Order: sequence, then structure tokens, then C-alpha cells
Amino acid sequence: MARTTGSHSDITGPKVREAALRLFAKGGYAAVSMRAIAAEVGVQAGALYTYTPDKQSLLFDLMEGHMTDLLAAFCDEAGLPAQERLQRFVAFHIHFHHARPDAVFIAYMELRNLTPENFARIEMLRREYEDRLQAILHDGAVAGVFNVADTKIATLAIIAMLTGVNTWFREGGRLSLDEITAQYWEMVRRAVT
Amino acid sequence: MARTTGSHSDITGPKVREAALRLFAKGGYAAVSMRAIAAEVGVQAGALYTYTPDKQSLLFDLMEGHMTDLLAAFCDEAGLPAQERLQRFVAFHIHFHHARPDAVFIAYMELRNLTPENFARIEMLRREYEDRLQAILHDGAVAGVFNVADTKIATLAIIAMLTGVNTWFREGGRLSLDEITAQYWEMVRRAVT
DNA sequence: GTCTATATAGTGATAGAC
DNA sequence: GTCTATCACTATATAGAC
Repeated sequence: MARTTGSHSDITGPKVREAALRLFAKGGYAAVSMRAIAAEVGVQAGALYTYTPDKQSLLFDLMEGHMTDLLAAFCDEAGLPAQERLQRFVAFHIHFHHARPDAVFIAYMELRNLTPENFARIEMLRREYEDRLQAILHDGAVAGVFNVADTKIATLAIIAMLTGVNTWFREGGRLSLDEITAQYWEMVRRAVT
Repeated sequence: MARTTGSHSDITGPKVREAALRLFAKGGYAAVSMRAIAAEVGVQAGALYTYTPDKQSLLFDLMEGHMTDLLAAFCDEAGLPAQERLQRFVAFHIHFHHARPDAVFIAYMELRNLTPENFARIEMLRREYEDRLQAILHDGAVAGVFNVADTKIATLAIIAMLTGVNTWFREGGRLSLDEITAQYWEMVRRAVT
């Protein structure tokens, strides 16, 4: 895969983002140098600045892209019974996060490396996602299907619990992801019923 | 609090650890320089090396100290009913973690900045703590008080859920920590019963 | 025990050649 | 679009004076 000087803008841009995602997740934003990212892509450090104005923007774009993907991928259907909506949320959250561990890891670990402005924008998106789950719990409580003391707290508790799967689940272990999902759904269902 | 050259070993050692804890939690291990820690303590950078052989040891000692404190502070009593043991675990975990947010944050966020050897030692301690909860769930399941499909998964789910409180709870908010604890206990109780 | 000074290496970002 | 070269800083860690 040796390459020499030339024009490769179409592929280099995405490659920069992929390399940064992988390296930030592995070593942490602060510990990864622009030179390391460039080496992973196969260019010199100076060339990266064709694709990003600076290192901070690289981090923010990765996190914003992840949150945007998350919001776009989850389609709640307010017409369905609350319990079914909640079950769909649980399965969606586990599978979506499992499919992109690096982006998830960065989204949770690198918040403090964002500038205050960028942090506020990411937090808005995260809040939007939480609100989707809270709406499900609220509707279920109003309908008398769920029994939760506080929908906001239940929302945060459920999301923390589900996201935790990413920290330990590895393919090929004792249980499949679908079996894990079934057990988490059972625990969530009981917790709110 | 201006200070000059002199002998202060009795107080400087702990101050170095406290400064490192605070700064690592705020900015991340990789982003915090030895000079920044020294400035926080009120000495020059070179003086830190009287108290730690290197930056890595400083991080490891903080994390090991936290995990040791955690294991020493939680006293399970196998003679009690499983449900009471679980309730005590939930309350203990929430309150212990709330009392030392910086140490908790570091223990979860800086694992990847440990050398492989140090990482393995911290993971052993973490595993030990998880085993305490798993034992409670196991005993309760055997006694027919709990109903959990898999005690290991329930253990990880409960710990992730409880630790999540630290990411959002702030004193003086809508609910007190004891009210939060009561709600989490209710959710945990239902999830395993 | 702490200081100053320094060795050695790496950092993000830019300028200008090609 | 990428390269080389470089600027201005900062990093960890050590040596030797006090």
C-alpha cells in the first residue's frame, strides 16, 4: 500500500476521520498526536490540515457525527404500546452501540476535551436522545402501563445500564448479543412495571 | 500561602496526591503535566520526583488507593437476608461513589493510561468488588428470593446503573441523594425479583 | 527537601516548494 | 493535495547546588 505524492482528496478525508476515531478511542485525544494520525493515514502531518482546521475540530466532528447518526437511527413510533416502544429502545440502544464501540467510547470519554462551545452542542444532542426515552416512560406512566417514581431518573438509570454492555461484551463469549439483550430487556421491563 | 525552600515532606507528599487527583479528574492524565501538578502544590516540577518515581506511578497509586478504600469500606454480612444485603449494597455504592467523584472518575476514565501490569492489578480489584455483588445475587437466587437469569450480567447491569448517578447528580437539585437512592433501590429490587 | 538548569524529545500548526 | 522544513512551545525526567 505504499503511496507517493499526489491527489487523493476523495479518500484521504474519510481516512483521516477513521484513523482519528481509532486512535482517539485507543489512546485518548490528548495522548494522540497529529503526527500519529498522519502516520496511520499514510501522509505527513501537514497534509491533515487540508481536511481539518485543527485537532479540536477533528474530535468535535467525530462526536457530532456519532450523535447525529444515533438520533437519525432511532425511530420511535408513538402509536405503539409503551411497552413495545420501550422494548424497541432497549434493543436499538444495545445493538447500535455495539456496532460502533470506538465512537461510543469517544463520545463518553472525551467530553472534557471539547471547548465549552462544542461541549454544549454535544450535550444538546445527548439530551435530545434522553428525551426520546423519557417520552416513552412518560407515555407509559400516563397510560398506567408503567410505574416509575421519576421518569428522568429512570431514563438516566436505564441508559447507563444499557451503555455499560459495551464495556464488557465481546463477540464469541458465553452469551450472544441477542441473549444479552433479552436479559436486559427483562430487567428494564421489571424495573418500570 | 507563599512558601520558600525548606523541608516539608510530611505535608508535601499527600498534597502531591491530592493535586494530581484533582487535576487528572479535571483534565485527564495525558493532558496534565508534572509542571501543572507542581504549580498546584506550590513547588517546582523537579521536587515531585521525591514523592513519586514517575507520572505513571502517581496515577496507579491513586487508582489502587481508591479501589482498596472501596473494598475496605463495603462490609457484606452473609448472615442477613439477601434482599437486605442487596439494599445495603445499593446504598453503599451510591454514597461511597458520591463522596469521592474525582477518584471514581479517574478509576473509570484512565484505565487505558495504565501500563499493562498496572492495568491487570486494578482489574483484579475491580473484579473483587463485582464478585461481592454477584455473591449477594447468587445467594438470593439460591434462596428463591431473587429471580435472575444470569447473576454475572445482573451484577454488571446494576453496577453500571448505580455508578451512572455520579455523572449527573449534583447536591441541591430537585431530589436529595437519599431520595435518589430510594428510587434506584426500588428499580434494582424489581429488576431482580 | 527543594531549587535551578538542562538533556532529550515531542507538540500543534504554518509556509512555501512541487 | 502533499511534501519538507521549521517555528515556538511544552513534555518527562535528571543533575547538582544549597
